[in-house]
Amino acid sequence: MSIKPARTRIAPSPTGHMHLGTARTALYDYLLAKKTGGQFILRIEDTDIKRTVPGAEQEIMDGLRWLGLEYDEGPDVGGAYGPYRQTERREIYQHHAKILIDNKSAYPCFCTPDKLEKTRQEQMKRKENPHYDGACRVLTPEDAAKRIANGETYTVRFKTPKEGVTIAHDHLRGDIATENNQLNDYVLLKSDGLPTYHLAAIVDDHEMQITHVLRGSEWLGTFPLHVNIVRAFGWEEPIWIHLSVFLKPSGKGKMSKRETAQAMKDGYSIFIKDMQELGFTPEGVMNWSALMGWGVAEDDVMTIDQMVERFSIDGLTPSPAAINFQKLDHFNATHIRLFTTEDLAARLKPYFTCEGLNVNDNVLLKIVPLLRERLVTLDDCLAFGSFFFREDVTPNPEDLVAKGLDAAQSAEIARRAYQILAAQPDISHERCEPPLRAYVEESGLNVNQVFGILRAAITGQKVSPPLFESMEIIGREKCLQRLESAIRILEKI
RNA sequence: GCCCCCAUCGUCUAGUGGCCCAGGACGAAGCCCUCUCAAGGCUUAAACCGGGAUUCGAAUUCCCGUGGGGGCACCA
Repeated sequence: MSIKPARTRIAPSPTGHMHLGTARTALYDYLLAKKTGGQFILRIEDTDIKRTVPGAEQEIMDGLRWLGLEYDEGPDVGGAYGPYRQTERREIYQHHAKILIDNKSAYPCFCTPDKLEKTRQEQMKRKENPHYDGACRVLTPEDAAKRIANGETYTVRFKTPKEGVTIAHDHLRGDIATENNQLNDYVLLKSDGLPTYHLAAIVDDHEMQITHVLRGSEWLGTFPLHVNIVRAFGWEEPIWIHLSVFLKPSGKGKMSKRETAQAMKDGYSIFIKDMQELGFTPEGVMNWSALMGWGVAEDDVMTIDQMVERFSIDGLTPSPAAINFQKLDHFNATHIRLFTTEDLAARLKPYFTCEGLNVNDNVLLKIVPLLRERLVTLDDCLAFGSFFFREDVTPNPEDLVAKGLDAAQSAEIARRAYQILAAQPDISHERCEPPLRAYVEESGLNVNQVFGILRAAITGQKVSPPLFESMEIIGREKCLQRLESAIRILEKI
């Protein structure tokens, strides 16, 4: 069976931090494009100059690349359908606005924002739905032309049919019927000459030959308008897919400032840049967000390539999904365990070096297998494994005292352990573990007491990777040194 | 207020009229393994929003409620 290659696009506005919703939509766009052998495109929707924030566009591009969603066409990579930044496409929109005016689907409007606001207030007072009153809709083309020639500023509005019903088809939701009297004469072209989303997106999707429009369900309200615009141009419609929104963890409402701050406090975020810094992996983030809105029966741990393999727009779900950060942890940890040793080592190294630690690559390669199944986020490697790269450690004195024993008894155990270890020809775990276990046996102590002292002494931590494997990597000299200083600490208690 | 969308375990979901006394995953609980912490293995609890209708038969189709979400800008 041959599938038609799909052209999809992610079209974010550079108005803030790139968030999870954008990432998920981009993922589905990417999956569809790759699945069908088509193209995935980045288009920057920067027509609201006032809200554009510097750096946001770069963050989007960085974010997509970090996630592994390389786009085939975009502002910084070019393509046959550019430019890919809407502010660079002004003339295209003006030209198309003119086409709609000429074919009577749109008209110039000279109403001022003040006047608009006033009529809105009055309508609300009368408990009517706020809507444009149509004052300029009835202007003759000649009048309008004259006023334009006089230099009056104007917008261009879409001439929505007064009666009848607009039926728009969404691939997930079926036909959506809306009474035209519910629809406004929306502004297409603003008085600054730039288009609104409504015009820009429709024109660009057509010009860029987008076959599938995936976007958030917040666009459902103006969906009929968009369909009407496409039809006014006489163009073929793309397949429309309105994705569900993400809800806050409680499931009651969207993520607000409050929840975002709370998430950050718990070590989570809905911003891609933050997630990267918090030690989440692209694999984990993508797998996690893919499954909020895409139903997969079983074997839900997937790489992006595996997702491409299995993806279908028919599997997308229309219902809203509550964000569950625990599940992000799970996917992140699971993917970390799937990485090769070399790969994980390379990803972990920056965390150690950022701490100012001197990373020996051989040591790193050896500790990765010990760390791997203990990491939920990449930065967890610091808590578990930084002692491998330190000259010495400073154990908490109370951690050196074994449960049920006092300092003197613990010191005695440490001294015995020292003798046993010092007597070994090497410090391999095969060599060291048996005699120490024998000592535990004969002393009547339990392993937790003896190994606990050693763990604290040698790793400086209460919790660590397996003790004997760790000692082997640290090396005989350092281990004995650390044990010795632990003994001194114990003797001072 | 008006319009639109959605509705299966706490959460993400499978399910497209009989295979479902509803399957998987996260989380939870218990057990096993165990030098700490994990990982792993096994087990358990946990859902078809309510009411009508269609049908021999409904989680699955249709209506009506209810609940939740989104939208009603010269923002996207």
